Amino acid sequence: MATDLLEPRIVGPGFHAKVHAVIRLVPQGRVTTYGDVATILGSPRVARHVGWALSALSEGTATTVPWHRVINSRGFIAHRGAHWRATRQYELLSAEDVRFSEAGKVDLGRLRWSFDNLDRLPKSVLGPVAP
DNA sequence: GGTTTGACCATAA
DNA sequence: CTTATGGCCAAAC
Repeated sequence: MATDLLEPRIVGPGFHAKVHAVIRLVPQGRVTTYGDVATILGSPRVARHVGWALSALSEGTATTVPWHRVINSRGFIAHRGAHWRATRQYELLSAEDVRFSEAGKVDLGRLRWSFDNLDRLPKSVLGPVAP
């Protein structure tokens, strides 16, 4: 109804592709968070959708999206059950010289990507919410 | 068509 | 510090 017109939705068909496009902007050796990606796409509240989008990555698309550079806002590798994935992620990040503390935490203050290359995004990705 | 399945974040107490 | 809760589902089967 009209509510959709007043406040355009951020999540919708093709959301996965947008998430992938944003994550491709993160360079080697840097990391981002689910919340940051969600914020760029329009709202920090859709962080969970970002996680869902990543979980839907196949082995094929995983080679074109640096999914391992996405960690949670506390600086830890997210793992809800799937420990094998977290292990793989740790290995990939370590290979990029991303260091972890004794507790397994990344220094977000130092390595969090600022997304100053957003201009490389296809315009359609940011959609109607883009400034 | 329904059902299932999932990598989170901010806030409050 | 911990725990609980609400928050825009989309995609695959």
